[in-house]
Amino acid sequence: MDDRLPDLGDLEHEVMQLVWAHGPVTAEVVRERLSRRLKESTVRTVLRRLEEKGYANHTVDGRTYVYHAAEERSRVAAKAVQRIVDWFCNGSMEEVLVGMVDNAMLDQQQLRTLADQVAKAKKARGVKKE
Amino acid sequence: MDDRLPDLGDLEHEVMQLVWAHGPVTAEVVRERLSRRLKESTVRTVLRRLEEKGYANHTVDGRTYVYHAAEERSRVAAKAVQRIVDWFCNGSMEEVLVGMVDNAMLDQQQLRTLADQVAKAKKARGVKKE
DNA sequence: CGCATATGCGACAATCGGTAACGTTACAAG
DNA sequence: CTTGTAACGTTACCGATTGTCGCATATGCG
Repeated sequence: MDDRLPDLGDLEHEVMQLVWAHGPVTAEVVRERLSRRLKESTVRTVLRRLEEKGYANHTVDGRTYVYHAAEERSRVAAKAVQRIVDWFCNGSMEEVLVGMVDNAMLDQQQLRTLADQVAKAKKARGVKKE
Repeated sequence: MDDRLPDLGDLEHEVMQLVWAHGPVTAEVVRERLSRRLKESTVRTVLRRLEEKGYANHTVDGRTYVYHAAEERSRVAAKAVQRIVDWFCNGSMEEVLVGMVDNAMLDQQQLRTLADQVAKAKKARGVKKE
């Protein structure tokens, strides 16, 4: 339920961003969209590792693999944040937020606005959590 | 100003926690408090790497090095969170928080409470932040 | 039924983190 | 001044991770 996804390297990260951004994709598509020009096999290896790490899944279409994100980006980000909070502040989200405010990464006004947006988002998609 | 601190390994992390928890410390003290029993040289190497990475500083007392945390724990945590947010959600803290709420890592009520605590904390330590 | 092509596998170099043996330096006692 | 000793830094080794491929292999399609 709360499996810790392994960290990602820079390339792996870039690939995942593509997967998240452009729905299900093939190795070909990923390769084309990547910033650096890599060999097909390189891209496939990365995709495979991404799958091993639990970030992606794949289905088969003919003889082509189509990759899908295993989890929503926001969910992964949330888990990562949770991990940071546990690691450094013993789970105290409060301490972290205070730290962010102290460093002007976030201001109190923004925090409140976020609370509202979150509330709205929750309502918008219905409170029917599975 | 916003230097990205490198990631920490498990041991490095444990050592930093000690530095943060028990004020300035010597390699000896760290060694004693560590969970695993390591050689002096091992501890010193870790401390030195921590300094190279920008997590700690040291002053000299006689012939002994005394290590200090270079930045507050909450500040480091905050930066780490900021990094996650930038990496995954293109800087949208909102998206991340929504993700946390969606995953029941945080609920809307908590968010609002946090906003209040943060406001209080800010006032408590004076708004004299530059 | 072949052939083109998408896949997976194995590899190699570079970097990182854990762990430590060992050489170096400085201070204090003889 | 010489030397024992404590505290330090240097260098090293090993295993895991990641970027990058070459190449053998499997399999739809015409």
